[in-house]
Amino acid sequence: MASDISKDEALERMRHSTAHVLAQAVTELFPGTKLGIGPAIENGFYYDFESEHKFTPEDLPVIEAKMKEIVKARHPFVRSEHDKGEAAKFFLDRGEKYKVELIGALPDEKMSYYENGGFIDLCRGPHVADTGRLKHFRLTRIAGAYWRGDEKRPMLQRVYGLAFNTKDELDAYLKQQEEAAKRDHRKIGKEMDLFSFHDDVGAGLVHWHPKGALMRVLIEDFWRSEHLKAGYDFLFTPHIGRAQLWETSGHLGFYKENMYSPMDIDGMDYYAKPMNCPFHIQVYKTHKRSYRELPLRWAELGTVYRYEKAGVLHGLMRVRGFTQDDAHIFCTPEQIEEEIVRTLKFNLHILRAFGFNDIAAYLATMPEGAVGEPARWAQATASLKKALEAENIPYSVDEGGGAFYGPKIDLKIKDAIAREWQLGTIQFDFNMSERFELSYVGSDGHEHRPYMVHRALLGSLERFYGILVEHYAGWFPLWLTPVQVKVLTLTEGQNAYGQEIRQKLVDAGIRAELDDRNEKIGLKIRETQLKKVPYMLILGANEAANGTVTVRVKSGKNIPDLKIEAVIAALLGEVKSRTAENAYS
RNA sequence: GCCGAGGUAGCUCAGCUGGUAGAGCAAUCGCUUCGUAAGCGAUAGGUCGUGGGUUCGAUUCCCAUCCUCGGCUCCA
Repeated sequence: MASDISKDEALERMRHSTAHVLAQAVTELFPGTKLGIGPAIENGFYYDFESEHKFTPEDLPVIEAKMKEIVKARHPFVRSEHDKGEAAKFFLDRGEKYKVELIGALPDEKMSYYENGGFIDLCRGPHVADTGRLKHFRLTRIAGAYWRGDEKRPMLQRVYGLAFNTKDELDAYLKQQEEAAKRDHRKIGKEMDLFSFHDDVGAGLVHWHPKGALMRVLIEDFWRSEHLKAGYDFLFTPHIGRAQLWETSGHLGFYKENMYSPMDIDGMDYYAKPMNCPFHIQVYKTHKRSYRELPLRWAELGTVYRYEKAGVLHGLMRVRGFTQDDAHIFCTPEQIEEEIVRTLKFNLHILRAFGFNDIAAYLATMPEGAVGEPARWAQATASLKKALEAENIPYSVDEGGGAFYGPKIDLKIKDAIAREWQLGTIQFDFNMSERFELSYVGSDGHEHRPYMVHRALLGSLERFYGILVEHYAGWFPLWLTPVQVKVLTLTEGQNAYGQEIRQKLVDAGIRAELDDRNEKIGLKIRETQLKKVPYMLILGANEAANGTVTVRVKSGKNIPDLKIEAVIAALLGEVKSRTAENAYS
């Protein structure tokens, strides 16, 4: 292989060539199939088809077998160039209307084809020398996909595949997928009895069970106490508001698709809130504000309702009713820089407290058709950039990618298996402040428009919780875990001692349960382990006689002859440190 | 919303082309008193997601609808 191309390019080339082989196999197996596009993607490739045949998962092994034949035949990839008109006619004659459309859209005068084993595709290339070089691939699934990603265009059938340079890499990827499946918060949520959804209630509406709710309370308690320390005040605001409010805010103009139909109250329309901002603004406007009281930092765990298309709902990650850890900051232009730095610092502090240390950011700047003065955009954007640099957070800039109402930074974290999740967001809002005509009186005695910053640190509690479950695979840090200690008695002879031990733990503020059933210790351990309780205290005749406990940790290791007071001290230390490291491990 | 696959006991699932359902685990009740991931037995539990239709008869076929899953589009 040529040595002047990078590894990444070679990998992409290989994947793209594999996509061609897929298309060759499909067109041979299902004559009449029309081709869409077939690019290389992360971890593999796909090809879009239009076919009379409805592809099913059973087809995949058949197609894959055909692909292997093609690989074995070592067809060379042969490039040729053609005039645009000629190319259009060529593909038109073959009925390849999608290719014809692509040709029309391409700026080049010359079109290139790649031919392998009689299969010809419009393609810029490059490709590997011959099909024999393609080895470690696997077809994974079939999905519908809009032609050119446009929901108004026809839906094609997409076949996805994986492709890697080596078998080890393919296996490693499959293993990673398996690991991800094991961590799926929907699965763990059921196993650990944390939350549920119900047909009778509706899609995307979460029910937190006792253990999940306890964890949410712990998260909220921490969140609140940190906010007090960080100089925030709290608000509580209603869940519904009159149409007039949403007219003023503009949501009925630009956000209506995401809002639920109004309910009629005394002949007036009320809408469930999709956002908290208009309510916070009402509080701001209850009296004339002076520069002396700014900045105002108002936080609320605000539950909002947004219509999400049925097909996009996904466990806790994408729901229809959720609670944002919202806050709005109102400040003067002089304060903005410091406020942004503070907010970013605070956000990082909170994320790290939950064990997310791999953090990066996206900075999105002014788009076309933005509202608000360019000078304000410039200042706001500069303050965001400055804060990111001050905190040394790696970030990429999405030029023109901001919302029409203001620039923003989105923070994304990497979880334990290196998947990225977007959590916090810090965004300016020039729209609301204009529409509601916010003002404060400056030291000059004149009215000025404050900067309004909207921020969420965790995003939504539901989504954050789902990510937390997957990050820790259910083995939460001790301060968050719903049951910290399970006391297991060996026989009923130790039940009184078990009660005593459990009571001591509970009195010390440790969440402990006692399993004093007449069951074998093996069963009790198994059940406790499956519920992902980090510490078990095993009490048999020996422990009872000596007044000690045996600690069993998840690895299966036992630490015998411990005094309960020493265990309590160690666990309280672990809780206090908020670490994910276990005191006994 | 669109394409595709599903919804059967609390959970995980089986049930070929129509003759009203089964397993394992869990639950309950006994027996067992036991040292590190499932002790033994018995019992109970389902209008087969929901509503229509076809049929002598529907979990099975048709239609509608709700919900779930994998994608597309969109997003906290």
